[in-house]
Amino acid sequence: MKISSRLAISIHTLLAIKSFHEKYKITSDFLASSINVNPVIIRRIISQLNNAGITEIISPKSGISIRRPLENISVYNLYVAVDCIDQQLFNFHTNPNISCPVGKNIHEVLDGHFNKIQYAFESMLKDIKISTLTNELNDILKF
Amino acid sequence: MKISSRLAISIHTLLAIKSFHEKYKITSDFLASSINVNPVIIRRIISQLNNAGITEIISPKSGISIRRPLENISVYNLYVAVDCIDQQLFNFHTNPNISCPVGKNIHEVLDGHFNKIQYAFESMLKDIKISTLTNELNDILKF
DNA sequence: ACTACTGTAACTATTATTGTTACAGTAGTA
DNA sequence: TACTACTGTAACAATAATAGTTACAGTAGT
Repeated sequence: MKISSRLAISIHTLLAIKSFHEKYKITSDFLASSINVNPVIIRRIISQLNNAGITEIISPKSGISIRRPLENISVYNLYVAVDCIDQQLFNFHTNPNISCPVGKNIHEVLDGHFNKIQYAFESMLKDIKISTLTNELNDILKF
Repeated sequence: MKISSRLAISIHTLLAIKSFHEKYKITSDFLASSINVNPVIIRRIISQLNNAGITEIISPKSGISIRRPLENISVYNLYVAVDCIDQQLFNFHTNPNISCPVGKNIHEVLDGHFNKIQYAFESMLKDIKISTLTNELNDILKF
């Protein structure tokens, strides 16, 4: 089980747009060369970010731009936008035997714990803003 | 992305063993009927739990038993035993372009955040002991 | 020898991920 | 208007993980 690289790629994408948008026109080919994946992968992710209102393309000639202030975009927003999750983080066997006392109550025992962990996990993703990441990147680049 | 149902099944397995080991002989068929999956699925999971020293089978006739006190078995132990994880929770594009300043430093920016979240996530799994879950199940069953 | 199991191989189906080529559509430009 | 440079997306392939099945050899006790 791994969280799709779409999450890391979408973060990389936003950092690259932020770093280069003044000097270069941001195209899927441009981003693909920094991230080193096929441009179609980038276009698919950008398409998902557009749908989520995170990025936009005004016109092919003007390139991809970020629509919201970076402090209003969290890693969780990207995680949702690029479809890393499917409702429940923890999978569950579908039909526990309800004529067995354990099977009948296993959901009641586990759901609370699983939901609590999922909530905490998602909260941690929410706590990371893209603006924080760009600041950290800039600090590294100063040396 | 979902965490394999092997985790929920292995928890269910331990709760069922704990609940029924005095009245019934615990076999893969017995467990399979409570969990409602094919007995081979159970045998594979039991095999992994045996390797992790969590359960054991003294002999086919005596059935499956739990080897450690339930307060010494955490959900994290099961999570590792049944192979829900592959080192890193977050996947990463393999070859960011190191001649690009963003590509060169993306790991330095993200790794700390990702590792911190993974550590916290695993800590939450460690905090749930099987003994807690059996107590909660027993509380439900009292009604 | 028989019985009741386990352990595991071999196979299938399904799904997700990652990647590729190809091409129609579109917004600006010459 | 034709051209250029892009996007958006379909179609396909490869790989891997999950979940499930049947089959059967091996083994511990009876």
